[in-house]
Amino acid sequence: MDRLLSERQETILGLIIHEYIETGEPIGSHTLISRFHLGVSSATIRNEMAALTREGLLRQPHTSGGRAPTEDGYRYFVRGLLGETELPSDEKRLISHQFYQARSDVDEWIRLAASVLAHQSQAAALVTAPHAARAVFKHLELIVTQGRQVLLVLVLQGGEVRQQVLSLAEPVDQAQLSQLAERITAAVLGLDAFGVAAIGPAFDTLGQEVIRLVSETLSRADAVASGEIYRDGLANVLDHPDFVRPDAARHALRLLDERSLLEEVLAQVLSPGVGSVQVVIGGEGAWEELRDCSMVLARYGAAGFATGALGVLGPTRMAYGRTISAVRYVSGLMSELVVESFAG
Amino acid sequence: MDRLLSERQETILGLIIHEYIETGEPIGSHTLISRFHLGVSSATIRNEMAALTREGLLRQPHTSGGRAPTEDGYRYFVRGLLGETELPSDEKRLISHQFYQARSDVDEWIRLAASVLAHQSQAAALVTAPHAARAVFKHLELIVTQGRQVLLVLVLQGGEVRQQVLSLAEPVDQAQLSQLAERITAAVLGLDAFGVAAIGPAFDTLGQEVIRLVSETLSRADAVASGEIYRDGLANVLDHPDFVRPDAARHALRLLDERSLLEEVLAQVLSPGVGSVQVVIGGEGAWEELRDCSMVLARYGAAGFATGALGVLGPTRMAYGRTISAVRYVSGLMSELVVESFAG
DNA sequence: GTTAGCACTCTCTGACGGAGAGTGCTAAAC
DNA sequence: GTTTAGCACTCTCCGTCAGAGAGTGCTAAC
Repeated sequence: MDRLLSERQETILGLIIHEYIETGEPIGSHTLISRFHLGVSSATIRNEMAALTREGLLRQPHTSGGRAPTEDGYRYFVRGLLGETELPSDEKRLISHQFYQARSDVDEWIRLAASVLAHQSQAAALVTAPHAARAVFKHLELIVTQGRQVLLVLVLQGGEVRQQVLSLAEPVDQAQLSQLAERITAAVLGLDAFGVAAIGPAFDTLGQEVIRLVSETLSRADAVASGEIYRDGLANVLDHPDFVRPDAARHALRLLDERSLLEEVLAQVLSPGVGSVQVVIGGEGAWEELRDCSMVLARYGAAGFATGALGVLGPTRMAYGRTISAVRYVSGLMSELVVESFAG
Repeated sequence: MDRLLSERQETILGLIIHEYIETGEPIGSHTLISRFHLGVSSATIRNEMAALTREGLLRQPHTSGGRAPTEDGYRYFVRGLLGETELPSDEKRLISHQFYQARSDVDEWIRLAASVLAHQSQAAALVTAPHAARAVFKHLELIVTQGRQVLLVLVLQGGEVRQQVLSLAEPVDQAQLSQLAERITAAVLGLDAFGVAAIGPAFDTLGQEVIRLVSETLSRADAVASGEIYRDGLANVLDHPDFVRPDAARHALRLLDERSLLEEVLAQVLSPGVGSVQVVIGGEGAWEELRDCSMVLARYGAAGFATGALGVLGPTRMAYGRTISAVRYVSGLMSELVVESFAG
């Protein structure tokens, strides 16, 4: 498909998409020449439009009423955009300053990233916390709460934290538990889920129970988006005129609402690794729920150490240039923060 | 206002609200007598309706077209409902079983609570993590990441965890830091933000820096809803016919989206303490963003130890009976879990 | 290859009118 | 005094219809 288009056709496709993204209304040949000096007549434009429609890049919602881009049209357009766009440098400065101020609180980065993305793209943003590809034990804390209930706080290498509650067969006092936690910490420091499990037999019943739970927790922490997914700008979705149709908005929100769906999309789209921005337009045939929506996603962090995902969900008719730049820039900043803070 | 209504007027108000919640359409006098055997004629009903309208409990959207409840009408109705409703016992069993299965993972409870509430009420649910009224130090972990970056993991009494990043003036090695963390932990165990700050002078420059940060973090953890706010069922909001009007839905989502707003509402509404369910109908004049919306809220946990908030946000035209029961029941279950796990 | 002209198609909007639902009021009945 | 039947009136909703506006494809000339 790549070089079927003449330069003029590309120009026309670009202008139509540009106008359509702005106005939301199909563009006719007259409108186009009245808004841009193309040096040709409307009839010529009509011929080219007919060709683009044959190629499947434009569609005609009604016999009259102009052309709008198809999903393939957007894809063609976006491919030419991926490498080139950048945020204005004053905005970059502002954002980078905000991140600088938030640098000391881990949760705060993530919230900030979501907030900045939502604001820049005027769409819904989502960010997962960075986490290691392989969860490795760092420290264990056992806290007696009530009688036989014990709270288990597990710190992973890199600083991620998991909590579990353990019900014991009989009451144990705090001193005894603290000692056990220390012994386990010393024994399994630096091990992963398998390593921890293997150590079990060296301990008594209680110790084995705790170790089993720790190992389970570690292996669960290996999942792609095991932590919380931060979201922001959900209301932006409704502000967009394309989402006045309630079921379109519903699709979008349903996607943002259902963890499992989100995890699936993130896992699949972000295999390429840190750095590149991915654009998913209209579900790409794979996700019914993404119909009418596009996502601009990136993986951030330090490959091999800790990575997370971040991105934007908006209508297919989205300001891709701006959004792609924002996602790329924020993902870059987040990567720096991760490298500074975790990848030691 | 309390006893201005005759018994018959209360019956009529109740029936109108009941029908209106079901159908979403204003109810006329004929409709009412055709659906219920009231033993009086439509003209009588009309007279009573006119009286209820004068009292401000009903309104007439158009000169023709029947009556709908006003916000005051809902309030009158809900007040008579607050104490009495209960979830069917088979549903209770089901829910309680789900909580039993999730009892070992703290985050899981909260997600489950949000999910159950969203499902039961067919509206948006929100749940904050339980946390102590006063944050008390339990354990400190210092993790070197890259050169001069240090990740500080703070475990509070009760098991809450906070993370901070600290930038040092010069590199320090892990062994040295671990030792410092141990010394600090021993020195400030069981103290609150003030207590920790007072210990500072006993340490060297690095120690003082860490202690300052710990104290700051502790005092920040004292805030009402300092942790993450879990949400679920956002898409339910759009499914409700009352929210087809995009700006109504926007109000609701905006509220769910903006932490600060949510925190304000939660803080103000939930001062009564654990146990009682609060219903906020249509903003009560105080919150513009809550217009068209109602919230059913409760505080859960063990007063004095750890508490959290949970509730539902939906349209004013909401199935209050069911929602109130669901919120009360889930809040009760959550309280039990908190007592078991934290209040030791 | 490009352009002017033309007949055709489709959507959008506002006007119109009838059906349906509900009201308030009045006068009579209980 | 309360309740009821009857009636005139009001307002929304819905389908129909016609005109305006925008855009298209096609043909023939440049």
